[in-house]
Amino acid sequence: MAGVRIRDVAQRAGVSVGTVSNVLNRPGDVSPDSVERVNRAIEQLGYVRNDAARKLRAGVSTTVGFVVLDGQNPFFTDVVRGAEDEASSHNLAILYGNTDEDVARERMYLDLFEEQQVRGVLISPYGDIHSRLERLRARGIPAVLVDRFSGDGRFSSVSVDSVAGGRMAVEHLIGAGRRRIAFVGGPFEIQQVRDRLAGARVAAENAVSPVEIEVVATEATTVADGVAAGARILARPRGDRPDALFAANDLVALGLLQALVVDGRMLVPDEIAIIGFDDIPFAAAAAVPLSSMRQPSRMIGRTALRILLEETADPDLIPRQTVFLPELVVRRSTAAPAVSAAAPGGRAR
Amino acid sequence: MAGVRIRDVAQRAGVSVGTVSNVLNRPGDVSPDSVERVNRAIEQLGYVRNDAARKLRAGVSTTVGFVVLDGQNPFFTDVVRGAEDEASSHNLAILYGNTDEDVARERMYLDLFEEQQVRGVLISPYGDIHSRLERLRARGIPAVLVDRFSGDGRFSSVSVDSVAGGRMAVEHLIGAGRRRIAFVGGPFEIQQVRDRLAGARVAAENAVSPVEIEVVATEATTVADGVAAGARILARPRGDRPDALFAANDLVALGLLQALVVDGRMLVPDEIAIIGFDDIPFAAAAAVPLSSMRQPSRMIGRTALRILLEETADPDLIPRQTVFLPELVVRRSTAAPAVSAAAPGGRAR
DNA sequence: GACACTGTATGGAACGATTCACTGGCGGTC
DNA sequence: GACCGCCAGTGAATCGTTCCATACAGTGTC
Repeated sequence: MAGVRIRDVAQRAGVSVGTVSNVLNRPGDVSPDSVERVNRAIEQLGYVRNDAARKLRAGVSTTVGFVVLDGQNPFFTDVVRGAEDEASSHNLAILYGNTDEDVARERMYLDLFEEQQVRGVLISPYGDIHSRLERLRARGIPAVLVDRFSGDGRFSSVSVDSVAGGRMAVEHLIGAGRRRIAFVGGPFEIQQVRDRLAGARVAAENAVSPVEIEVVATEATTVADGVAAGARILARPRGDRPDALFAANDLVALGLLQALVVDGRMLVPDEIAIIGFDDIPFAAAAAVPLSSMRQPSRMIGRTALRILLEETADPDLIPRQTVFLPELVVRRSTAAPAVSAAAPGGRAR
Repeated sequence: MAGVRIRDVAQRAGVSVGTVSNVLNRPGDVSPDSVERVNRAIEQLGYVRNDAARKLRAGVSTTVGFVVLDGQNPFFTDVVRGAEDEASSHNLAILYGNTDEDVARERMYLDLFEEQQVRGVLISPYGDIHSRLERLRARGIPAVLVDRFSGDGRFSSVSVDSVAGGRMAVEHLIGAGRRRIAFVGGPFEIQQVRDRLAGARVAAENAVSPVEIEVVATEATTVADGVAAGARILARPRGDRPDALFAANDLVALGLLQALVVDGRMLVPDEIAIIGFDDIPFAAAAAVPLSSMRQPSRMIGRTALRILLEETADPDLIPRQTVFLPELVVRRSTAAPAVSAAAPGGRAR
């Protein structure tokens, strides 16, 4: 069907198969004259390397697997973009899998990637996959956790300090005069969700005046979950509502924003402040521009891939945890209640 | 390093290598007894197929390439999600590439996918890649164009009727009393952009009262482009501004929305209406909920992959064009100017 | 009992690139 | 002039699977 093989190139260039392979892989070891002839033959015949044969014999793979928790979340598409940038500069392709917080899908993709013998795996984990990853590592496929701190240090990871982020977010809310704060998010199996809540609690405990932290649990962290949670909050008698919401991520925050409208009147920020997490591009464009904790998403992807490649180069490298700090971005959704409306609001710090 | 091969499984199960292969690929042809023994051996040894060897010998690949124009756009992430769903039900993995409207990247990914000998390629094309795709086809790798009608019928395609969509959008604007309409988008090398504008013109020509269509060109179709275009429109004297904007997609529309605020007062929808295209999840959550033309994005991905698989099964299939119709979703951003503010607005038709 | 046929299982040749031990040629050195 | 070392290039073995031709046992038929 296809059919230009290295043998055809060799014949055309008047050299041996081995020489063509050398031109492809170690051009320095071949005389300039031969390189030239071989390259011309490749050009003329339209030869393309067969990666399967290459992988089989040489054992090196040109793909990296990336298993993503929520492919719809702009935060993750940004992370993937960063990884992709780094990958393409090394001539690697990305095998992509979106688990959508489904343990079975997660396992399926890891199986698939193992069959493919990818060079390594980047993963924002959902279920408990440590043993699965250990097995991959035993077979020479390293893994780097993305957007998740590896508590036991068994794997390298690239993440953002969610505890610090949660603390900063709630400190900001407190600074803006809020006292009854609800954390909206879930499920609590996800570490970031737990961490952001933990950070929020730290901020509340450190506050000079008493601050209340309530938890409004959601099933997942999508816009729809936010809308539902918002409706539940709205259903309560007015005096019983929190005066600020800290959403586990921007999707939930945007959902909350949508829900918090009574008789055509937007409760945010006057009655209720909202702050999200991730600072996705849409946060700034929301009904009420959304305050958020910005994560260096592209950088996370780039860094993760870079570490992965280092580990493929030297499998005995000690796993290391890379942690970025999030950055508070203040917009109108957390304006102090007294202040009228307007005030466009830029970035803080 | 790794090292459990089919041979080891065979030995352990007390059968030949060929039989193990048969269990793996045609279990029906093997006695239940052997199947059982082989499966147990596979389990015990933790054997995983080597896809490289498989691909080399059998020539069949378990990956499909997907080249996406704009991986950040939620519309495309939805399309990818649809393709992924369909792929995973066939035990295929997706090799993912985001071109970001860069011809060089597009070419790079096609090269990479050819080396990988993917089963087929899904692509939302940017540059002129017909000859490149023809070559892939000649090598047994079919391609299906996604979100792009194949005008000359050389390839199968799955797309949405953008001309009809453009027409419907502008008819809606006209119906809402708008007369001076600006189309905001670009670049015009992208077919959808051209088509949506063409549809807009058709609607204007068919209108009973005279309707003006102006073009505000943008470099690309991101939120930032929308913001910039909005600023330019705002810079004009008030009487010289259009009374409605039809954005090439929702990202641009959201950008416009952000820009169209004067002294803290939102001009949309009273002075200027906005309608977008794609109905991404964030359109509903925007500052002013955005009217848009909904595309069945997931379905597009699913369908494209399905067609691709049909073509791999029978390469002589005649290319076919699948076209979906977009659906008008009316929200507040296109409310009639007379009507005060509020009115949440549901879906139309 | 010869023969055909069916259902299983086998063993080895292929797939195409890489790699490595080796050859041949050439120049330099003693 | 014998020898060594070096460089460029060669060609066969190899990676792990699939698949095909073949073997063999068992059953049914005449």
